Amino acid sequence: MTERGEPKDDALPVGLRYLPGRLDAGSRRRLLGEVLELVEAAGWFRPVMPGSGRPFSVRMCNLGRLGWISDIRGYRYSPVHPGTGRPWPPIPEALLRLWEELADYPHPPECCLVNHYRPGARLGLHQDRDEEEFTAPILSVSLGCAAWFRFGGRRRRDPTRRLLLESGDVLVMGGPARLLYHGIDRILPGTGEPVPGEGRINLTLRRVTVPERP
DNA sequence: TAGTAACT
DNA sequence: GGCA
Repeated sequence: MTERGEPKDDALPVGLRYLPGRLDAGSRRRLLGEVLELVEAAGWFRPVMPGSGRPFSVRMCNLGRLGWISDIRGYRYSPVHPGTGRPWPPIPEALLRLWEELADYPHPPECCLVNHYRPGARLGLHQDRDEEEFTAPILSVSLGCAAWFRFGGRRRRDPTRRLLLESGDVLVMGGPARLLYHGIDRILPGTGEPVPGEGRINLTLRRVTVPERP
């Protein structure tokens, strides 16, 4: 799929690895089923903007020891679900294996942020900068509807481009690409595997803390 | 400024 | 009306 002025084969920024079709249909279906079962049991939450309290259009949940949350007080990582106070479910083995294969980082991820985009949902341009460890990459898995992923540089004013992320695509942001501004413009309803409740599921694996020296 | 809205 |  090529779009005028934005051919997919343009050179990507160093450290940004785009792996289209990394997950086959069976892997996509199993992973989606496993993640949704865990998340439905734990419950979705709706983050709000710090200060203003304006809600996000994206619903979220987390898997792993730490989960990313946003409320009126700010962005942070929490070991428990903000709605229930319970620990997050574990990260599925298939995702831990994917991290081992692709992250080029000698410690496991601590967080899998699960984002659910229904038609009309989007996520503005931002940096992932609430972690303590920046030498580990961000690894993102797309499932369900395709979406336009927008990315720029390390400064907000840097020019941006967009990439179509489809179900089964994996994106790794590491090294100099770890702090790139990025976001989701919109999803394309009706594409990809059906997701219960419609839309797109994105899984983001992150290392949050700096590992202790052995 | 991980938000929305108005405008062209 | 959708989209950039």
